[in-house]
Amino acid sequence: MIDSYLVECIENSLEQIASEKGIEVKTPWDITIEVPKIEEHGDYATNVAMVKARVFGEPPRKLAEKIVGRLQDRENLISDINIAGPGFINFFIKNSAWQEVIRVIIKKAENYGKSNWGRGARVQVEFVSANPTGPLHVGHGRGAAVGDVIARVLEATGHKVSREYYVNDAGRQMEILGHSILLRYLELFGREVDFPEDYYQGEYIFDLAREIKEEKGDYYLGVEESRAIAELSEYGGKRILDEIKDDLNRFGIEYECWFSEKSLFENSSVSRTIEELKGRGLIYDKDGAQWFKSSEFGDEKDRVVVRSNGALTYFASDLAYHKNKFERGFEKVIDVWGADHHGYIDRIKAGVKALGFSDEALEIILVQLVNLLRKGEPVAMSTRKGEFVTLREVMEEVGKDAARYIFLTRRSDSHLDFDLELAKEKSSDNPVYYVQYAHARICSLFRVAKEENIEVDWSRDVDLSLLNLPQEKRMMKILAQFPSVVNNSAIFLEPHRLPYYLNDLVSVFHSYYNKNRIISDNRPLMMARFWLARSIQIVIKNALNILGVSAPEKM
RNA sequence: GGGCGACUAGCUCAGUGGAUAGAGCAUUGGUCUCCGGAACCAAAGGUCGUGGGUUCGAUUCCCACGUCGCCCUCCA
Repeated sequence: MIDSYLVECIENSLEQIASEKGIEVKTPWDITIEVPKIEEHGDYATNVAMVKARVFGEPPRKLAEKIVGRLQDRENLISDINIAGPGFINFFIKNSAWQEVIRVIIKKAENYGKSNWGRGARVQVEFVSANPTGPLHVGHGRGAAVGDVIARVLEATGHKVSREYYVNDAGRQMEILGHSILLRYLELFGREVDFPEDYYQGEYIFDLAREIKEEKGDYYLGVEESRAIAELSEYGGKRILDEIKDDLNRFGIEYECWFSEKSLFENSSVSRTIEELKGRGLIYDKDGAQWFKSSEFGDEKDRVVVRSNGALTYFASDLAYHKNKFERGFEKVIDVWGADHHGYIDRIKAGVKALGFSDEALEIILVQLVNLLRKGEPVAMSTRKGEFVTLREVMEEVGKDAARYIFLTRRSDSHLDFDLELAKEKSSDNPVYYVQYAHARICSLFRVAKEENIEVDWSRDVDLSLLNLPQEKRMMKILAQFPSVVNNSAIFLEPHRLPYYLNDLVSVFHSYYNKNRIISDNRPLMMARFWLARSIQIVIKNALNILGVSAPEKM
């Protein structure tokens, strides 16, 4: 709000100077306004004079003086401007401008922080997309939290978002699933089986086998193996997918679309995609296989799409899938992948480009591994042996809110240590409670006010100029930043900015609340502080809402 | 061997082409007559991996090196 106003003022000054000197103006100006770390450097500062010094042929400080001299503060928000150091322009904002922020927040309420930056652009976010061959584990949980919050942040900034789960219900993994279930089934009938090490070892396979035995009896003993595998694979895949859907639901995620990989084969999208590439002369034969010339589009080497045994590769269906995504009219397609797939980025971007779409419209977010700890000790996990901690177990142990929040407190592309004991702790060790507690405290404050029959009427204006403590001003400044934090979080697709922001806001609040009484006999001051508290409550709630974390009134 | 990424306080991590590099945990010592102690205050802790380069200015950008991780299948 205030920062964008300042940018406008500076732009006007620059244009004026440019026309005076007869210099051609190159727009956009890309003016950066920042909040200085040190208070003496003002509420906002800019380095334009240093950056533009060369363009204007003036020493930085001289240019700064010219900019300041021509600056028109139409809304009368600036109390002082000075030029410092090598040419920084420091702006001091009137207290009345900060206080206005509180009025805006209370008026906008749940809409404060939202914007129409996206102008309704259709965006797809595809995430988790784990094979339906086993339950979701913690790593998937992180991808789920990141993907969902990217979607939420885009929704908050005016995009029309569609969440999608790509179901790998075709291919060899599903066959192995079916075969794994069959082998366990046979065991239940006392047959000696040789269970391969790379098959699914998990306990859930036994459960599925038992389930089938109960339902179908010895039916599969008399069925041809390939048919049994096909049927069991379909049955098992469906059951596991139901569990996955249920887990994600409990985690607070609703998908608009569950996209079946198999459907791409059934309607021959995959073969048609290959035909299309062939028509463009981008497919060739080598060693009996068919290769896509991805190296012509920035990939390090060409890739096989049809193997020499005639089978289509996973990459082939992925090409068809991405073609399908863009044909559905999304302006932006975001894929959230595990970081171990990073080597795959160039090849899929090459495919998208080769199929005639902009690879810049495809954004790939990598999510790093999660190290699960308990009291600092690593929790042993082995997918191969089927020993892993599931997302459901984590949710049951620490709760949805703590799990989501912890997943989001790091950049998604950096490793994350997730300590189960810490996540359960109800203290400042645990960042979720710290934030939620602030919200609950404010709710409690208003409950007490009500008990004491203090009436607060949000429609009647109060004298906010009474909020003149340094911490009060600091909180107002932080509150004013919220819309740009949300915006930046959307621009850079970085959800972790929100937890960091919340922590900043809430720590000042806790400190302030510890020191200062809000309910008092000084009615005008009490009212002003109620308004401040109310706006903090709103911002915490709005931010937590974007994170998909609840804002409890009592804890 | 090649590619990608990371390297910031004891630990886990934020951050930025700018003016004195931050947070949480851990450590040490404090705060409660009172709106929720799931809180607060203070101390201490750093050559931003190493060496070059680019510039008015580099922890941030570029190059080399070191260490670690991931990927290098006609697997998905």
